[in-house]
Amino acid sequence: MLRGAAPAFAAAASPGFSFPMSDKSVVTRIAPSPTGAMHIGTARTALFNWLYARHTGGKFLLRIEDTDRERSTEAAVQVIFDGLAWLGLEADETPVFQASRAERHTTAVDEMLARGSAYRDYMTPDELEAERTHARAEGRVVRSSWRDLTPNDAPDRPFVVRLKAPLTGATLIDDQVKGPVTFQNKDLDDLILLRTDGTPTYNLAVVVDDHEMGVTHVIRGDDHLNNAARQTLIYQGLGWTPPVWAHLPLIHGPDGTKLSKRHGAQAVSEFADMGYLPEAMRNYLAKLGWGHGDDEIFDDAQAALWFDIKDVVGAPARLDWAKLNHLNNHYIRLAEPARLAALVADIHRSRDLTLHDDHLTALAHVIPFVRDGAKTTLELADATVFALARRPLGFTDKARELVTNPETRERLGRLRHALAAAPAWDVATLEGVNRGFAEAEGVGMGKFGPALRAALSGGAPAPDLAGALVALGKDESLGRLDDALSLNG
RNA sequence: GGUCCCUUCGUCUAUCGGUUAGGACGCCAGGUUUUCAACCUGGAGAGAGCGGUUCAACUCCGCUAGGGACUGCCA
Repeated sequence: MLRGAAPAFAAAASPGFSFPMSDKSVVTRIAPSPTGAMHIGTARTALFNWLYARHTGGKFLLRIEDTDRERSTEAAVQVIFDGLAWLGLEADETPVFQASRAERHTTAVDEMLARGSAYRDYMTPDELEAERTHARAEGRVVRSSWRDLTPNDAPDRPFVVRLKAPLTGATLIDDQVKGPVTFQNKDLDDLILLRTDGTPTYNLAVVVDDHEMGVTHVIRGDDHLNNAARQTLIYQGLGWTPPVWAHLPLIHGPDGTKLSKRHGAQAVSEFADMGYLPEAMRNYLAKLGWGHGDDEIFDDAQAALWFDIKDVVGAPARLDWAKLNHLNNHYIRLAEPARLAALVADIHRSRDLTLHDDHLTALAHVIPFVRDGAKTTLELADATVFALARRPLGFTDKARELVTNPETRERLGRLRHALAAAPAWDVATLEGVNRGFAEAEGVGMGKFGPALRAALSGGAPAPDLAGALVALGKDESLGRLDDALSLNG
């Protein structure tokens, strides 16, 4: 669905097209750090950035924040790429790796030093610790005594470079989600820009990179709302204009606490493994914290058309598995059978089932008859198992009991002839045959339906009778019936 | 401790000073029925508390309570 819609967006975003509502083309970004799994919250942030870019005809960029060399891994970078690709949220330009820009970060600090908006701080770790204790006791923020000293006073020892933040006044964050938020500058500390070893810190790197990547709208988790004020001060220290801010509330677990492992899943890859379709995830995630009136189910094009940051809800949302399942079921029913067959085949293989060509054919046949009840592709796979089995089928005790009951067995024998004589092998015809048979026998379908299903599936879950018969095909169906008829009670 | 954010049915949300507070998922009941699911019909179900402002408050303001984030030479 995304793939189909993408070209239209690409056209809208082409050069020369300017969205009537903005004087400057919108640039958004997702900036995850590659330190492990890709959190579902990151995925939603990416979605909102992507939607807003599509909505405005702007660009959506990706920056890998790999400045923490200790924790960043190449594998985790790949996880991010894979996660975004699976979700269909690929960036409009090649990704930027923050670590590769360290040099630019330090020159930015040099500029700040020259402008007097940053200073070298020679406090030792011990002194810092002591100051932190004092500051906390006095209910104020950490201040270094070095901020007002001249370079001549510099001792010969390691230093960090700090932002020389204003001591008075206030900083206003006109947040697009939270509304105007005011911070008193006295409450904002002089954050470290460059560490003792000369490497840039997160807040500095973010500001420099966002500015130079041309990011106009910073849409991110609201755990960064406080940082927005500090970062605004860095923008000012650099003589730059801050972007438009939008801070999204976090996604919580069903119990309202921070989403974690014990809630079932938190990584994008886990949702994929659990059998959720990416378009279902997009629809669900979009509805988590944003909405468009009473619209519940919509495709990417509609979402992009409707999406506006201003409509994002300010409160955290809880993950609701039941609703996700409902949406996933909806999209499974909409999906191309061939695509579902491929997904289901992968699932069977991952469960160590060897699939032959005739199996794949069988899958393609059966999926249309079992998809309606499937909430995930895992369930879909379960529902196809009966069709993949080889004759003679293994029977569960209950199924064996059903088909070997003397009275039922005789009736099944007569039904076998009725089916063999069916003029065609499609749902409507076979439903008619079954109904006619019930009438001829003077019984309800309950008298032989369960037994027929047992004969066809051996006791595994199977769809409604006509569907199962059509999915299996005439030869296989009759063959399975014959097998069951010759079963010893 | 300090700063900041959040608070409508169980859950996601609509409402943007005047509504019988709407929808969706879930739940309950009934229907359909050869299992499960799906499907159809109906139902129960909400403004955290307390004070203001106003002719009128879910909506604006304040306080309280509860939840959360930040307060790192992590990002």
